[in-house]
Amino acid sequence: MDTSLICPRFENAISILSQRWTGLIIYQLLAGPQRFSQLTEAIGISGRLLSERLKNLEANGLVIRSVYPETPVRIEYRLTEKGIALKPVMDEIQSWSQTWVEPIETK
Amino acid sequence: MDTSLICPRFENAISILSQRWTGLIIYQLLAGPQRFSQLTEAIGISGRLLSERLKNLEANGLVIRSVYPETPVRIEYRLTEKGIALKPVMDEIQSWSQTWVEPIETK
DNA sequence: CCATTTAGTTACTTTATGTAACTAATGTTA
DNA sequence: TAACATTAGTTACATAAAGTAACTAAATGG
Repeated sequence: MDTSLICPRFENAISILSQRWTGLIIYQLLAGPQRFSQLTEAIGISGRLLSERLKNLEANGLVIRSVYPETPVRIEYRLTEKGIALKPVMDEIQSWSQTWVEPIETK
Repeated sequence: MDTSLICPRFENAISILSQRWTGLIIYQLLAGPQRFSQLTEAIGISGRLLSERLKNLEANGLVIRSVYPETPVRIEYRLTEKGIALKPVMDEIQSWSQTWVEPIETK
């Protein structure tokens, strides 16, 4: 159905942010540029999905991928201006979570 | 994997908000209490998923379900204080989307 | 007692995600 | 120079979530 009455820009924004993992990836990159393996470890995502999400974020202009031909190769992901502009969103989620949310349970 | 280095409360918050549709449902309910069919039409979600999401939001203390035995029955969903507290998050997403996002394409 | 209205549920298909093993590129070491 | 190490992925396959459409339940009106 596409009879939505909700603002199309907002809807588009939500469709990016409500994809699994993208919130955490952006949050993590707000701390500074990071390489693939760092992201994998920090947020606990598989290589397959991280790769897919980063490509998607790049395509959406939120993330830039840079290759440094060192040994071994270093590939760094960092936020664009558009990506950094999501900091207030993340800050508000952070703030809400401190007031209202219990820590996730680790069984 | 659960070796995440990210704040557990934040992670829990993201796990609620990054679920498909929940953002739109909360956004929509911020405009005021609404019945099932209104939500369906406003955000373009199927009954099956709306039902599932509303149960989940209720279980997470974000939404309250009230039954009014009129004819035909009216069932109203509204945000709790915890749910209303997400307004600043939605406002920031809204604001970001106005600056950085194109309207979603309707093919 | 048949029709209407709202609020769902059920059964089934399609898409997304999780998992683990594998590959590519590059340089280092025996 | 052949085997090894390291990073950054990709592939193939299993499982879980989401989409779709038809169906059910409860309550009243005709």
